[in-house]
Amino acid sequence: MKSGGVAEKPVAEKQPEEKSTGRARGIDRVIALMEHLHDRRAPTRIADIARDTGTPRSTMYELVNTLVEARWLELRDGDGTVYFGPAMHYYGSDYLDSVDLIRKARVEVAHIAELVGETAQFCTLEGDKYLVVLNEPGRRMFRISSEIGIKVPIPWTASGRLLVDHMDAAEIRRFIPAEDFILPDGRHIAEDEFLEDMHRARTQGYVRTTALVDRFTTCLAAPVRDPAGRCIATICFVVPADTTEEAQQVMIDTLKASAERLSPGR
Amino acid sequence: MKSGGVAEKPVAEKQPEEKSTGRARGIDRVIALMEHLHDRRAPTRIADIARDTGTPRSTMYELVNTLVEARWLELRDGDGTVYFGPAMHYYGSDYLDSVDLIRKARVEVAHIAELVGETAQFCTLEGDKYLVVLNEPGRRMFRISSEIGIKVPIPWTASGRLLVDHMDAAEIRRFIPAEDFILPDGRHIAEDEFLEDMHRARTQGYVRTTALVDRFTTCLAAPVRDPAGRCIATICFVVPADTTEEAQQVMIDTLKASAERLSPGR
DNA sequence: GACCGACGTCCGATATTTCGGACAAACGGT
DNA sequence: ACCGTTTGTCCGAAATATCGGACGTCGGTC
Repeated sequence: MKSGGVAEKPVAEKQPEEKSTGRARGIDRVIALMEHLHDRRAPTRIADIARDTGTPRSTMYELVNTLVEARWLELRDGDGTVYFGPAMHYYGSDYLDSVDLIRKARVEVAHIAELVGETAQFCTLEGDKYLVVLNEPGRRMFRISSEIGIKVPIPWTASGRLLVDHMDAAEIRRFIPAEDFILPDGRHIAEDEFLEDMHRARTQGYVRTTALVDRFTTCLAAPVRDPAGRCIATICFVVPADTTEEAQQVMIDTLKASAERLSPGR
Repeated sequence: MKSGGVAEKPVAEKQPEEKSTGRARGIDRVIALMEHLHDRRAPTRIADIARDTGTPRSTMYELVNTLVEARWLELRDGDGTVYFGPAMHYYGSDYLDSVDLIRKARVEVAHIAELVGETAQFCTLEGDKYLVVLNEPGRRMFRISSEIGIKVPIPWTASGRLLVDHMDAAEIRRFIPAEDFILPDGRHIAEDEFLEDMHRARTQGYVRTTALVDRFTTCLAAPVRDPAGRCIATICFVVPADTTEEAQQVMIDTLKASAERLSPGR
């Protein structure tokens, strides 16, 4: 039991004003289920999903069976865990192919990742967060964590400094939540420092950050801009911080060329 | 007793005149909706989806609104069409990352596609059909059609001849529906011809087919085998039929090397 | 300007899906 | 072998999500 009284997060809090009888539509439960799997990023036991999403056990079993049949989910390991199934891949591929910029970006990201052998990514904003849309691992075998679909505070990233560079200081203060300027290790990013990075980036045409979210990692990013000059996405490399300056310069040139090719109506 | 007790799918799921009441669960409607979009491969108007899936219009509007909010779907073009949304990509990426063989195959496919500049694919069986799991377009700009997630009769493909090469003639006759031996243009593939291809492939370690489903296309495929020697997947190139023999030999060697690397416990 | 079809919303009724709880089988620790 | 826990299935009851149909808008056509 939780007699120990440790913070055992019970369930996702609902809006207080929500008049919840506990009963919900199947589709809403399924959405919660999928979001939960995406957050956990690991095959999960059905009973755990039920508990963590606040879904009755019998309902969850029923839904999971339906979804497994549709191949939205897959039973894993022979034990009772489930995770995403192949249908999600098919639908996701359809999505990627249907968005012009992303389709082009796939080619670029794959190309430059192969070319220089380092992890390349294509990123955008979603709401007030930074988001990795495409990730190509590169030859280096460490840090395979695909962060696709995970939202990250804008100030934690190199690309973030480009993605908001059409805003002035006041707009940025309004746009980015204050707590997002605190790094995972507790350090605080000064706002004027952030703005300075941003302006330098605008003139140089790229951003470099080192040891931001990870002490030994450098990020290099170049902006994809719409005809009005607004940064709508970025393409970037994630490399070890001790990468030589010459190598980094090559990567920066590579990024700039790719970003230029991706910029619509250039 | 539980083990293996999954999806005991009754082969005939839809009684032609089932017509229970016409009422269905939201989740079943949603599954039909997504499958329909995947089949159509294009943004579709809500009313059309409703008609084509046999869903009441008001229900479809209700569900689409829910799904758009969850970013499973996206409104397109400003007109009333919807298509898959970014959430599907995130979930699909999670799936790809979670399957060891597929994760490795992504690297191989991307690598060889970049290397030789032609479209490379990674394929498996799903039920009694052939299926493209990964597709990397290559430099050639024609034929962008990603066929990811579309099922194709086994005899229509080069890879198909590898994927069933552990069966004997009788098993194959039982496994592959007779109508699948008829090509899209009406031609009929003789069964002994198919078996011959298959056996030759087993000794040669690859398959080449030309002008099967498409008059001007050649497919080259190599088998990924499990420790027992059974073909569990294939990796292949799709190239113009007039590609020189020398170039094709290079590709075959490339495929064999990749397939070997992918074969578990080799 | 009147007509027509398509689009999207709204609303009440009821067929049905969700839910709670009971149950049996498997598991695992002592 | 015993017992507590976890897993998966089943069932009846009732809360409610689905459905049909009506309604207001919008655009295009004659």
